[in-house]
Amino acid sequence: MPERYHDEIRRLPLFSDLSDESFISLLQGAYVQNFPPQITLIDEGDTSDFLYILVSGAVEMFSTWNGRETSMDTIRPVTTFILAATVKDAVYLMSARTVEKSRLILLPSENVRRIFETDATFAKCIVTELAQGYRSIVKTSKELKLRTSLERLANYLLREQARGGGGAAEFDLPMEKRRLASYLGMAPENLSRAFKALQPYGVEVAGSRITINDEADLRAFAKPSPLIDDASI
Amino acid sequence: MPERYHDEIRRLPLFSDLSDESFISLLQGAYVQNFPPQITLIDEGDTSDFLYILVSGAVEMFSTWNGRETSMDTIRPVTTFILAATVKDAVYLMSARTVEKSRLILLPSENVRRIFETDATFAKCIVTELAQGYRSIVKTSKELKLRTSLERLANYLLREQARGGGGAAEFDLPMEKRRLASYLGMAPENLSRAFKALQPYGVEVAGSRITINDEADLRAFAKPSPLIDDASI
DNA sequence: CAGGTCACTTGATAAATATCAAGTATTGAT
DNA sequence: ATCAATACTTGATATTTATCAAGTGACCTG
Repeated sequence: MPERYHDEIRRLPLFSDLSDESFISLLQGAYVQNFPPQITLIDEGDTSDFLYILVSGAVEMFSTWNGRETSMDTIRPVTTFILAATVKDAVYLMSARTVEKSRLILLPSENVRRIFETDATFAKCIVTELAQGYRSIVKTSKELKLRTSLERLANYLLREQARGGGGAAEFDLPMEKRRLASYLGMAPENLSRAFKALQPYGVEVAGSRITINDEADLRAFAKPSPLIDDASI
Repeated sequence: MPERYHDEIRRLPLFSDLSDESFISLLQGAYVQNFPPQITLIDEGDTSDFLYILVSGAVEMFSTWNGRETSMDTIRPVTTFILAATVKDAVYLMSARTVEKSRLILLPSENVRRIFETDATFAKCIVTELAQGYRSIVKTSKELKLRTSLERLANYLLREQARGGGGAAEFDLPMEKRRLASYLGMAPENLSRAFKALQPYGVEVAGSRITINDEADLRAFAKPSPLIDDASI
């Protein structure tokens, strides 16, 4: 693997505290690969051969059952994914595909498990990463069970606005609407109607451009809660 | 804390590999407490002061938002809960209450974090536990998004049947129906109707007693998948 | 820039699910 | 055992959400 990637992934919280020795050992046999959009990287049910690191582009995690499909998450760089399957040496529970041209690093799962066994620092970083991931999906589950689709959309928009920093009134949706609909657990048609239904609360939609004209009004409807909507806790 | 509990919790995968020294240190300041039913142990949003171990009884994890409540999980002995909040030193994302007379061990979160920092073995056990918990809730999320409430009930019944071992045709629901309804993400009235709707597939209900007359028939409807329904992967 | 593909929207309808308002069982306490 | 409280069930209705069927609009691609 070219050295120029070392720094970039070294900065990830998962690897930053690692000894140089462990880090080098972890990268043995790792390689960088570029993918066009819409390429399936992982099929759920397959055994975990690699830990993936997204360096650029975007990757969708999704799952299927009985002919239905749902979007579970969209990964943005620079992030590792499917860590839990890797450390457990278990099959993947989610599939993954690129949504745009993407560059990934593939770390042999074996390496991850070996360093995990021998390097206490790495084990600690993995704990932090897994605990974060666990809490993140707990919030998602709470949202699915406690909110209607309209409420989920309203809160999603507020989160996206906050993520842009500052709280600018305008921002672009980071994904296609049909994928957003699936992520929020609704049919694409209903996402269209849900956007309409948020107009009275000051939400304007023009293509992928969202304008929140009256944040206070939208918040009054959405009733965001840190225990569901705050990514940092 | 009385010594007689040591063996019992020592057997938990989370603690079994721990050195005696670490184990003793972990238990400093821990105490055993008995609770009657319907006592709130944890309010979501509170800071994580203890790691809980359920020794006997049953505990419901639940969450609320905007006046609504949903049951997230029911903990059975002997199990630890809210590990993620403890190791991250973060607020609890779920509330907890006893559903019957229960005995719990409360381990100061501080201890957990201290031993986690100093004992590599413990860190590794925490990784396993968290990875398991993460994968478990991923399955739950998939089920919520991919299945209708009737399908969720059918698969739940098959899982419960399998959990009893052997695959006996009869078993008792391990919780009240209203709580089961909330856990499965449906109104109690709809759970009643869903049971009725499963009659054609050989499901008989008498109080909390469930009889599955034709497992093959029910499976043909439920279409269970290991990637959602198998707790062991 | 023309044409085709595909995402998105809109309207109509159907299905799933929740709510409300009775009832009927079951449970627990005295 | 009796009574009250509470869980559960059932029916009627309302709401939410999905599906189907046209459209319209955006974005490639040649």
